[in-house]
Amino acid sequence: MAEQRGSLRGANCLTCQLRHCNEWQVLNEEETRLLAHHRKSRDYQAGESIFSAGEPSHGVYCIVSGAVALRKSDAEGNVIPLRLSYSGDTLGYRGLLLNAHRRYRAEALRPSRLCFIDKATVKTLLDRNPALGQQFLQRIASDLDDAHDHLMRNATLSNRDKFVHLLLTLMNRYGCTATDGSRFMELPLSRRDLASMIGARHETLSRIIGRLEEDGLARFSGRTVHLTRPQSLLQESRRPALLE
Amino acid sequence: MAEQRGSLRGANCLTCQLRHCNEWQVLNEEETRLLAHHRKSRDYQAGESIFSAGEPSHGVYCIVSGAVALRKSDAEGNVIPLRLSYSGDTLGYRGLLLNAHRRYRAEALRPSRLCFIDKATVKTLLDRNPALGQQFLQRIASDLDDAHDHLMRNATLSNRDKFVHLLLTLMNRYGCTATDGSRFMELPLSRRDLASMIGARHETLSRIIGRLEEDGLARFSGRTVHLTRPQSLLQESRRPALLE
DNA sequence: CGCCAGGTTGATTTCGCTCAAGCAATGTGG
DNA sequence: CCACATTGCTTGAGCGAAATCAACCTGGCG
Repeated sequence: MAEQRGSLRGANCLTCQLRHCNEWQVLNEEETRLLAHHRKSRDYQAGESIFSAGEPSHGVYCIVSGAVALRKSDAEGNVIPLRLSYSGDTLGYRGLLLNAHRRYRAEALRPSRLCFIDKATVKTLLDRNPALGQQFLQRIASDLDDAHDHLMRNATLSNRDKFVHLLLTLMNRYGCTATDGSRFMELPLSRRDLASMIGARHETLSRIIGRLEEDGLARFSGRTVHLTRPQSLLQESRRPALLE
Repeated sequence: MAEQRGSLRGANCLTCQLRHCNEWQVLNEEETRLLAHHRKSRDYQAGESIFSAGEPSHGVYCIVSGAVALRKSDAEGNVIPLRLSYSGDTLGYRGLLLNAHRRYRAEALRPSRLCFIDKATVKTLLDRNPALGQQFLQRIASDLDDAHDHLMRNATLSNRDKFVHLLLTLMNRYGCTATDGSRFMELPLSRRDLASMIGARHETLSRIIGRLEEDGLARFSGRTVHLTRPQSLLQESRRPALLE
C-alpha cells in the first residue's frame, strides 16, 4: 500500500518535488537513491515534539508537509519561537554538522509529515558530494543573516512595526491573494507565541492588533488574518513612524 | 628590518602565538608556511575601515592586535555594532565562503594590525585540508548561536540588564582584575555605540550608567569603567529583576 | 576664540508592562 | 445535560521604563 504512493511527496525522494528547492538538489540520481533508501517518513500531530534541547543529534529532518517551530528557552523559563520552517525546509543540520547536542526544541505546529535521515547517511553523502556541504554552509550562513536582520529590527523598531513585519513575513509563506488585492492567511501560531516572537507581552499584542483593525489595515478573527491594504503595511514596515 | 621581527606576533604565521587558538590551528607546518608566504600584514588607525558593505569579498583577515567592530546599517541610516572582534579572531569568512559581497562594514576601533589572506590562498588551503572548512563551519555556527542568544536576551531583558550583560561580556575580553577583586577596563566603544548595541538611546544609557553608579556597582570616567562588585552584577544578569 | 562632537541632565510624553477582571470556546466528570 | 475547570484571548487601570525634545556642559581643535 505505502509503496504505491511512490509519486506522493515524501514517499520517494526521486519523485519528491520539494527536493528541487532545497539542499538535496545537488545530489545526482544515485545519491538521491541512497537518500531515498535510508529516509524514514513519519507523521507528527500538532504540538508534537520532533526533538528537544539537550538531546544528541541523530540526523536531519526534511519537512514534507506541515510547519515546524524551533523554540529556544532560557534559564527563567521563557520560551520563544526562534524561527518557523515549512515544507521543503531541512531541520537539525546545525547539531549534526557540529556533532553537537540539540540547542532548541523543534515542534510541529500542525499535523506534519517529516522525513528523517540518519547521521551515517548524511555523512556518506557529504563525503561523496562536497557540494552538499556547501549547501548546508550556505544555509547556516543565511540563518545567520536572518538572525542579524532580526537583531537589527529589534534594536530599531517599535513593537507595532515588528509585528507588522512579522505579519508580512508570514504572509509571504502562508498568504493567499484575493481578487481585490487584499491578502489573507491562517496564522500558524497562537497570539502568545506571536507576541514572544517580537519580544512583547500577549496583552500588548492584543492591543496592537486592535489598533491595526481600528486603522482599517487588517481584520483578525481567530487565527485567520485578512490584510485589507497590504501595501500600506509594507510602507509602514519600510519607513517606520516617520509621521502620521 | 621587517624580517627581523620574525618572532613578533603577525610577522610570521609559524611563530604567531595567536594561531594556536583560532581556525588556522588545524594547518600543518607546510600549510602554515603557505599561509605565512601569502599573508599581508597592515596597520590600521582607529576608525579606519577594513571593508565596507557592498564590496566583493577578496579574502579573510586575521586580527593580530587591536579591536574591530562589525557594523550593520539599515535603510533608515541606523548603524549598530553587531559584534566586536579581537586579536586572534578571523574576519570576513562569511563573505568569502559564500562568495558573496560584504554585508557589514568592519572598522578598527583602535590602532590595529591585521593580516590579510587572499581568496586564492584560502581556497587552496581549504582544498588541501578539509579540517579547515570544518573550523570555519564551527565558527559560523557559533556566530549563529551568539546571535540567537542575543535575540533571546533582547526579547526578555530590560535595557539595564542588557547593558549589564554587555559590560560583563566586554570585561571578559578586556578586563583586568585588581587586588581587591574589583575589575576595570577601557571601553572600546563610544556611549552611542554601546547604547545602540542594546537597542537603546544614548540618553537612556547615560541614565542607566548613572543608576549603576548610584547603586555603587560601577564607576565610569571617560572610557574607563571600574566594576566594584562584579559578582553582584553577575547575579543581576542571571536572574533579572526578580526583586529589589 | 568659536565651533563641534560626545556626553549629561531635565521635563514631558509615549509606550509597553503588570496586575486584574471578564469572556468565549472547549473539555470533563458527575 | 449541566456545573465546573481550563485555555486562549481581550480589555481596563495604573505604573514604570524609555523615547523625545531640549538645554547645557566639556574637552578638543581649527
